[in-house]
Amino acid sequence: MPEGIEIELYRLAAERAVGRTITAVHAPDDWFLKGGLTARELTGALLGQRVEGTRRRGKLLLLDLSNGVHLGLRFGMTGRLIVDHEAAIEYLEYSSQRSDPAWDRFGLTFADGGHLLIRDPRRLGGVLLDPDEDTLGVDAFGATLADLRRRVFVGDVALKARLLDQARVAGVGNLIADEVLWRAGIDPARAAGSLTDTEQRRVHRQLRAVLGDFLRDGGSHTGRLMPARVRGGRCPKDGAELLRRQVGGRTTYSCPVHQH
DNA sequence: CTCGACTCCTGTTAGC
DNA sequence: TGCTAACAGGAGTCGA
Repeated sequence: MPEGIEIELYRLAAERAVGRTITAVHAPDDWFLKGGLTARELTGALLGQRVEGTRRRGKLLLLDLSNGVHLGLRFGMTGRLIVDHEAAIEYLEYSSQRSDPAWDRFGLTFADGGHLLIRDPRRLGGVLLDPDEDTLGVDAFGATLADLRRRVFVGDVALKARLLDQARVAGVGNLIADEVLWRAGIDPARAAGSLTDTEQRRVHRQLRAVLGDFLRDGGSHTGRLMPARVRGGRCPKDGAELLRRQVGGRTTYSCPVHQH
């Protein structure tokens, strides 16, 4: 599903919108407009504006417009970004592999006839006007060990819940979290503040490694743990049957043998 | 402020 | 074959 990795790939695709002028806004689904936003208000803010640049913070994609408006796009777990009829990512874990125009929840048309649109079967994404970006923590791609020590490795809450907390570190989703802790050999249910210095370094190093690998390989579904994330799946490292449970409210797979 | 529980969304899939 | 219920997880809300 779209985690920080996928949103970064979406951002790269959205770069093609930079310099183009919005001539039509497609907002057929009020549910998809967040923060009390109406289709009329949104259209008024976007029409005639040029896209000046793209940014990403965690799982939030931002289009900066010529009138100073920041358009925020969220993709939930099933949202795709399509630019000029080309999907930024073809395969999306947990989403439908079909692509139905009926799932178009939001779209922009540019003066040259091109389009940018969100196709989201489950409607878990959304569109925001000038979102408060400060509710998101430091972006996972740039998070230093010091950042993690200050924001993640604290308290009695399960470490995985901390990693998924977007206000602390933004961009880590369920698959990234499981992969990082599996590689680092840390039990996801461990209290976030209980890690030794060495363990903290391992988690930070593996977070950077996982983000790099996933970006290179094209998505958060490309992890080494991923094929084993099924009931009865076995650890690719040592063959032990993986533990399946809820941690931080999310389905969590971990190895009872090498994750402590 | 913190934190767990709950809720929302709907296509897919497992099971009867 | 056709139906139902469970499942997936990002994000917001609520109450202790």
